[in-house]
This record gives sequence, structure tokens and C-alpha cells, in this order.
Amino acid sequence: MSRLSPTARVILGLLRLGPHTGYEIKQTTDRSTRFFWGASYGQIYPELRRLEEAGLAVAAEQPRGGVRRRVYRITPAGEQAVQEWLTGDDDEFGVRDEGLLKLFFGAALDGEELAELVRRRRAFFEEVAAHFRGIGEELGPLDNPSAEVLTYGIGLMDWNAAWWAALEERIGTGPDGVSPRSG
Amino acid sequence: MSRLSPTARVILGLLRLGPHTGYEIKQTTDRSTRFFWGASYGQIYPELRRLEEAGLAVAAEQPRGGVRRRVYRITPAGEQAVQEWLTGDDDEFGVRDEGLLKLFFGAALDGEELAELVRRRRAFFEEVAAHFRGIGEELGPLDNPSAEVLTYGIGLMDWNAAWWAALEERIGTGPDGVSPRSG
DNA sequence: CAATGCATGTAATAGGTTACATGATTTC
DNA sequence: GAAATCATGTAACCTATTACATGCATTG
Repeated sequence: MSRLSPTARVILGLLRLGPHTGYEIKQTTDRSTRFFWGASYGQIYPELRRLEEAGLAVAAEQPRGGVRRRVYRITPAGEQAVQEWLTGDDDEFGVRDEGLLKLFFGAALDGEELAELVRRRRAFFEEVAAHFRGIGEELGPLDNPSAEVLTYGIGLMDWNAAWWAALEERIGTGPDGVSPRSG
Repeated sequence: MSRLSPTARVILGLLRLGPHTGYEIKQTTDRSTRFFWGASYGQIYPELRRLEEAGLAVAAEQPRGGVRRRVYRITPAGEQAVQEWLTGDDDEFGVRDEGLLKLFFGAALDGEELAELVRRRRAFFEEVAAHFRGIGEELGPLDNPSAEVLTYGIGLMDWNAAWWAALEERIGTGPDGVSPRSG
């Protein structure tokens, strides 16, 4: 019972909710987990084959007209693997933020350049927050754990937007603000 | 003037602040940018060679006793590359959060298992927040853009801890909470 | 003198994206 | 009949971590 690879975790999690083709898995992850756990075709198709080989999923050829189509279903062994993963306690967490990296090196920027970076970053998070709110309105009110993650995304983007907005203020207000190369 | 690779961005940013060996770059990133932009030896040493080859950095052999030692300095071309990168507007942002992924599939967990996941996650963020606060106390009060990113880290960890704590409350309080498989 | 820290490097492995190739079906 | 969508797959490439090998210098 070897450990599930990162992409296997989303795939098997989705297969638990019902049969999917590789294509559908890509669509679904793009619309749901993408923000905190993405998957690309280059990972999905080979991984589905591996899951099949490992007995965690089974594929059925279900062509639609002349279109080749492999629908995958989870097996009992797959269900068990999902349970084991879900109840395990080794949970990865990571942030990759180039705006923050630039801010860290911000002393190399003049006042106007720094202000532009901060403004751009605030705007970015505001846009993403608005985008997530749009998704929330499309879906309507939901009451399950999956819906919580959308709330999380909105909250996180709001928090980021507010943080950069606060920094924007501090920069604009003289000696107590951050100290760029020149003012 | 080709684009800087991800690891080249931190390296060159640090070299701009002064000469460094590969070893020092690893130490410094581990203590500063690691949270949002890491670097490993397997990337650092080959990248330093590439930067040298590209004329963005120069190395000087400065052995300490019998210990081989290559100290890298940034070149004018390197300074320019940093400026171009810093003022560019294509800033990567990404989150990887396995706790969130598990929560997304949380309907597969019973009440107790879900509660345990949420509790563990809250505790994790509280610990990291405390860790960052410790770093802040070590450093003392600072007044430059670099210090802002520590404030960010503390704030983000606090926000996450609070979010999971709030979820913990919602789960504990009956019909308005999330809906696990049972319980 | 043992342990730790300074220092450089590589090989194996993992994980990932992007772009491309291919072709049928559905919708406008 | 053109464009979009459904559908599968791979090759090239990039990015990264981990573990290992090596050896000197410093500190206790």
C-alpha cells in the first residue's frame, strides 16, 4: 500500500464522488481544487494508468459515437487508499508569492516603482477575490465541507488585498512607512 | 537578455545585497524567503554557474584555510537583470494546501475524523505563527521593505489559524455546521 | 578527539507545465 | 461549414528535493 502521489490524491478523491474520464477530471479540478491543488493532462493521463495498474481504479471503454473514451471508477482498494490518505496527518502546505519576494528586495526600487508593485499586487488580489465571489454566486448557497473551501479562497484573497492596501497606505504616509531607495 | 529562472531570482536578489557563497545563499534563504520562495543546494550551485556563464555574476576563489570557497558577486549586467525583473509585472502566486484538499473531500470522513483534521490544521497554523513571532523578536524592530514580509507571514498564519478555529466552532455547533458523513 | 559547522558539488528521483498531434461531435 | 468542445495522449522541458560523497576548520 504505497503512498498516493500528489496528483493521485485529487484524482482518487474525485473518482470517489463518481466515475470520470481524464478530461472530466481536468475540467473539475480546474473549477474546484485548482487554486490550492492543480492537475495537468501531462500528469492526469499517466496517473490514471498507474492507478489502474495498482488496482485503485478500473477503466471502462465507453466511446461516444466514434470518440474514444475511458471512464474510470474507483475500486474498494482505491476507497481504502483515500480513507488512509484522508485520515493521515502529514499535510503539505506551501505558498509561492513573487510579489512578496519582490517586496523583500524592495530596497532596490525607487518610491514610484515600489508603489506600483504594491498597487498592482492589491489589484490582483481584489480581482481574484471578485472572481471567487462570482463562482460563489453561480453555485448558490451550499452546505457541505466542499463549500467551505470556496469561503476560504474568498477570505484569503480578501485578506491579501487588505494587507497590500494597508501597505499602500503606509508607503504613502511619510517617515513611518517603508524606506525605499529614494522617496 | 533571457528571463531569470525562479532560483536565479532569489540568488541575484541576494547577491545584489552583497557577495555570497552558495552555502551562505542557502542559509540566508532558509532564514528569510523560504516561506514564500525556497531554494535547495541542487538548484543553487548549478544556477550560480549558469549566472556566471551568463555574465550576471562573477566568482572569486577565496579559500579559508584549506577549504575551497567560491564567493559570487553581482555584475552590472546582473544588477540590470534584477531591476528588469523587479519592475516587471508578471508575478507568480500559488498556494498548495493539502488540508484544504482534504476538507474538500471531507464528506468521506465521519464527524470525529473531520473534527480531528480541522483541529490539527488550526494547531499547525498556530505553531507556525508562534515560530514567526519568535523570529520577529530575535530581529527586533526593523523599518524596511524586507521586514514587511515577516509581518505578512505572521498575519497570514494568524488568519489561517483563525479560519480553521472558526470552522472548528461551526462543526461543533449542530445543524448550521458542515455536514460530514455521520455524526 | 568527537561533533558541529562551513563548503561544494552531483545523481537519482519526483513532480510538474506546455505545446503539440490527432480526431470526432456538437453548436452556431 | 466553421468554431468550439469533448477526448486522449506524449515529448520536451523545467523545476525542484533528497540523499549522498567529500573534506577542512572550529569548538567543546
